[in-house]
Amino acid sequence: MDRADFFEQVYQVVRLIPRGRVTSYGTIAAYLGTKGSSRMVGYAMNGAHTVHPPVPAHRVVNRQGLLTGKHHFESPSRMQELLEAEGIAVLNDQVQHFKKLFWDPALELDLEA
DNA sequence: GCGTTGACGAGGA
DNA sequence: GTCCTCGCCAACG
Repeated sequence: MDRADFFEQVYQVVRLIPRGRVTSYGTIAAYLGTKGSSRMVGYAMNGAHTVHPPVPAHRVVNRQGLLTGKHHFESPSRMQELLEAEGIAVLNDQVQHFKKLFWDPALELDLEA
């Protein structure tokens, strides 16, 4: 990735998240090398619904497994519905078995090549 | 041009 | 263990 914008890189990683898995903003940020700019990842998701192909932003939660960004979806309950549709249990805006469903790009992709 | 906000996270008390 | 503070960088008012 030479010239890819930070936003676009975020979208790219999010699209790689397998179905039924979740990750956190900070993890994505760290993967992109901008660990400190975890906020920018969340902000980038702000335009997730404007890019193509669409970004599964519902698979991205904060490091606590909380659906902090659900209010940015079409409907506050939309995010939870999408997650449950993938087999992810969500209770009180929190992903159950978060640690187990956690998906780390640097770990799963393991691109050392 | 300046101050505030924000889909976060880590570190210190 | 919880609570508070700082950093990060872009967008918005």
